[in-house]
Amino acid sequence: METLSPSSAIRLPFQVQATSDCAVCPLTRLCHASHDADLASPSMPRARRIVHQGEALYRAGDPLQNLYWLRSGSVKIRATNAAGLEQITAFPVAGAMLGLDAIESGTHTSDAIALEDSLVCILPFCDLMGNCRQDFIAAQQLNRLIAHDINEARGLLMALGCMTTEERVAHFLIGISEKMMANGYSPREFILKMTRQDIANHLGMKVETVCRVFARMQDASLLSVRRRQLEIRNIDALRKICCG
Amino acid sequence: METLSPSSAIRLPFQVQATSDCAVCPLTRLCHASHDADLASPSMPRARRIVHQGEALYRAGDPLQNLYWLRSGSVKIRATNAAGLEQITAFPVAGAMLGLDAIESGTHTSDAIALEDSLVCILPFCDLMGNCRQDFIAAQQLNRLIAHDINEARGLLMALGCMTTEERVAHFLIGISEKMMANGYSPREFILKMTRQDIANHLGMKVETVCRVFARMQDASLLSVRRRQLEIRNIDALRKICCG
DNA sequence: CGGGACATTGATTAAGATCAATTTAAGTGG
DNA sequence: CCACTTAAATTGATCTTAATCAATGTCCCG
Repeated sequence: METLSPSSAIRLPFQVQATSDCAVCPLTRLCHASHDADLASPSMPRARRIVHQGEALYRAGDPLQNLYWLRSGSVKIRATNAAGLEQITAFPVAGAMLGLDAIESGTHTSDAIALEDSLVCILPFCDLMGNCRQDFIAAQQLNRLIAHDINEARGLLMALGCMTTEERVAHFLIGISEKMMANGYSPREFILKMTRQDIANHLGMKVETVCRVFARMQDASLLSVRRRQLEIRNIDALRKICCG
Repeated sequence: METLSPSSAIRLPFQVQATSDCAVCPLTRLCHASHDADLASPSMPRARRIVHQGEALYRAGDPLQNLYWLRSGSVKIRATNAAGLEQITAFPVAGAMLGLDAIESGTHTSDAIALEDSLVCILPFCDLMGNCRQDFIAAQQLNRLIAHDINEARGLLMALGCMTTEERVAHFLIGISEKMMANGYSPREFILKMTRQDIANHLGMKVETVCRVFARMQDASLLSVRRRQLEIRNIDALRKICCG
């Protein structure tokens, strides 16, 4: 189990530095009641919640009550369609905003399930909208956060539509590596918090294929993988695989 | 070439009726300067633009100047990644809002190319933000429009990640059929405005495979396809293929 | 220390890609 | 208007990739 202390180098998707301190948090306009005259000394810090491994932060069909800002840990976002097909659309880590897909209809359209004990800031949606009403900067920030998810989804779309399994795995690992780096962890060595099955589903392939691609990459000295422990040995080669 | 007269049954993604008349257009809060005292008699109607077949409405890398509300015709949205891979992420038709992916960074991240001569309402982004600043309802509407695109992308993600080629094609045709219906056209008979190559790219398969799946479906009396002209003969069977 | 979920590896099959050859239709310029 | 050109679509034969089926190994946790 991980410690729950937020990293000191969490980033917003759009590259604004964050910290664990509400007073200097870049989401403060969204998060805190902005009708306070003085934004520099905001009202009560928001509630947080620990989500234990395997627990759902929200589920498809739940009404939109809160958005969640993921402060530490990691999560899988799983969309289910009418036919019961499941697709893991993302593996957010610290710094990600969760629940934005519910804004269209007011109902969550996916499950968010903790891959490890994780910590989120709870942003009650009505408060947040209240802030956006008062504070145009906050409203713009929210717009950008939502639009960010469009581009995330499109990135994966590109992988599933155009790449071989090997390229997809490389792309996936580069993505994790960059998120680790953005959070101040080693981009070369990390623990995969998700199962092979989760990776396979996310990348539109089968468990066995994920294993085999890992094995081949290990043989080629691109990486060293043992169970969930992964070390990237040749990140340039990995990049080359997924980016031409 | 198609006529450019907007359909009388255009819908917003989130199911609000639209018409060709600005005075009763459901986007009027977003579109027209809302600092007018009286919303019922808005200021000048917005400029429109005809985009000819093959022309780009915007291209990846263009700065975000305008959003566009597609009034008639159809478009392909093509995302290109660093490696030069191309993925057609959507085929919007009348009623769709175009350009929302640019909101994250202020730069378009995809090309929007007309599949036929098409008509758009031009929504200058700064005016639109101005309206959102003044009019909270407009701001919420914009949020929902952006969030809509997330869910669209996830739908395709599900198809590419979990479905066979046959299921993907069925899913694709059902989607077109529903959009045709929403716009007041026949859901059973329509003209495919895009090439087989475009369909193939969109669905993560090859041209030949698209042809073969069409041929098989025709043999099974699910549809009748000749070049771009398509008739769905058994929509229930098609639905069953893509939805379990 | 034993049970169960997760991961790995091998053998075989099948879906879809690739390669190759026509066919069809839509423009275009004389 | 018609011959010519070219892009798009179709069909067949073969090959490759990844799925499937099956067995075994490994680790985590009670």
